[in-house]
Amino acid sequence: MERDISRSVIKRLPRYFRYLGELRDAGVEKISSRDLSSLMNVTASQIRQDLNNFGGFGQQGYGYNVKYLYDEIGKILGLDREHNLIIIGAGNLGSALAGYGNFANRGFIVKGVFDVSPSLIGQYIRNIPIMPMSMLPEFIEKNNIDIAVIAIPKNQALGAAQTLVECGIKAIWNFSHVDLDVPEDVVVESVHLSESLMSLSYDMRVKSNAVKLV
Amino acid sequence: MERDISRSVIKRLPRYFRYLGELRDAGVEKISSRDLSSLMNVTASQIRQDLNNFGGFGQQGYGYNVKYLYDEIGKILGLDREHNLIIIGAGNLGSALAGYGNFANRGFIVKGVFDVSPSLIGQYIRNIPIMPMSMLPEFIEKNNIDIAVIAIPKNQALGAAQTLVECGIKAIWNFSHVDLDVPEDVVVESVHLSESLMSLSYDMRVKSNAVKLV
DNA sequence: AAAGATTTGACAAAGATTTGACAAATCGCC
DNA sequence: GGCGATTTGTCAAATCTTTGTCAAATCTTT
Repeated sequence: MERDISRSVIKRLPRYFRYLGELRDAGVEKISSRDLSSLMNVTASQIRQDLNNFGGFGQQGYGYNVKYLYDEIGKILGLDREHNLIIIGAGNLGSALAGYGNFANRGFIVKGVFDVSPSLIGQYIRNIPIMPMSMLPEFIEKNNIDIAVIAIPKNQALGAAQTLVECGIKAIWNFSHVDLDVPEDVVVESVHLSESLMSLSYDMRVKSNAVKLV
Repeated sequence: MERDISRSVIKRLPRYFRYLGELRDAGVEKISSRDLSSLMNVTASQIRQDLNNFGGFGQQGYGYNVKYLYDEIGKILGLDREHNLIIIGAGNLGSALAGYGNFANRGFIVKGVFDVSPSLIGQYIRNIPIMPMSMLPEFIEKNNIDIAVIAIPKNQALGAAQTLVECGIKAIWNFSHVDLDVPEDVVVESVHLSESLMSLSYDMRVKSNAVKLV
């Protein structure tokens, strides 16, 4: 299908998707790149250029049909099907992600949580069972698991990733503070919370210095 | 201080910081841009260029002193001082962030959690009290709060951000699914988890299509 | 103390991304 | 049904980012 689409474009798609969803829910039928651009604070040119990477979704003189464009971007993002997830780690973050209902709205369904701690095994988070790591291979197989979420400390994360790959997992959502090294056919998306917080800290420092200089 | 440093550079700093911290902990004294580049999978040129935005930290023929560079990047990131945080929202995510010990290691200290739900108010998460929103202004003032974390649903997030700004908060770490609109002197760093998951979903789709084509 | 090896910082070239401009298509009013 | 207004898709220019190269500085070995 599409080739050579830059990372910057892909990272912008979910945001278009979000705005279009809101417009759709508000009953808006069509929107021009110009109006969308002023809503989203980007250039109209960028919107048109981004969308044209995937085909011409608009109509001259009319603009874009909101519902249609929303659905098309959904398809591009692979949201036209369900994804079954498991979460590795029933700590603070793992439990929060397991209990977070909103993912299900988008078709991301948490099927199970795994942990090494004997005291947690057997418990449930919102009907989702916490299981021992030994059950991982069988559970992945039987439940058609697509995505594994890594929510464990970094010293265990590399080993867990290795195990997951051996179980045939092709997509990992990584919350641990390491860069995972996986085979070519496995995709990893990392959320490095502390790095995000550090960049906020950077901005604070720069801004407060700037103020002092005035 | 520094001027016109590109966002891409700043977003890479925390990763340098992480690798340098690990090297330091492993007792490594010096490192060349070449060795660091092969460790991190980036070009040596990029490392040198990035660092030189902030000054010359290295020495020809020697490389970079790990401990020194680590400390300097820490200062650039504003990690040479403590930050006091509050968390708005004691739901799944808010509780997880409040209970997550690792932030404290880097000097980010959670002082309080706020929620609207009467049943949560008065409870504690790891010694951190959950308080009603009405206490927000006073608490921020008395506890020298720098950073507010928004971990509430999007329909409440805009209002909360407004309140926080009125209380004098200058930095917001936003986990809600909206783009906050704040005054110029307030910095916002957003973590859009669902957008991250969507980009993973995109990658999965593209990769599995690619496989089919082979 | 000299010679060769190493490695930075700086610069320029190459590459990527974003923006602006405009012809061609369509819309919707008259 | 024609005509001006609108708006896309595309191309080229402008801007930004990354990479490759090299002189100059320092290190290390002999």
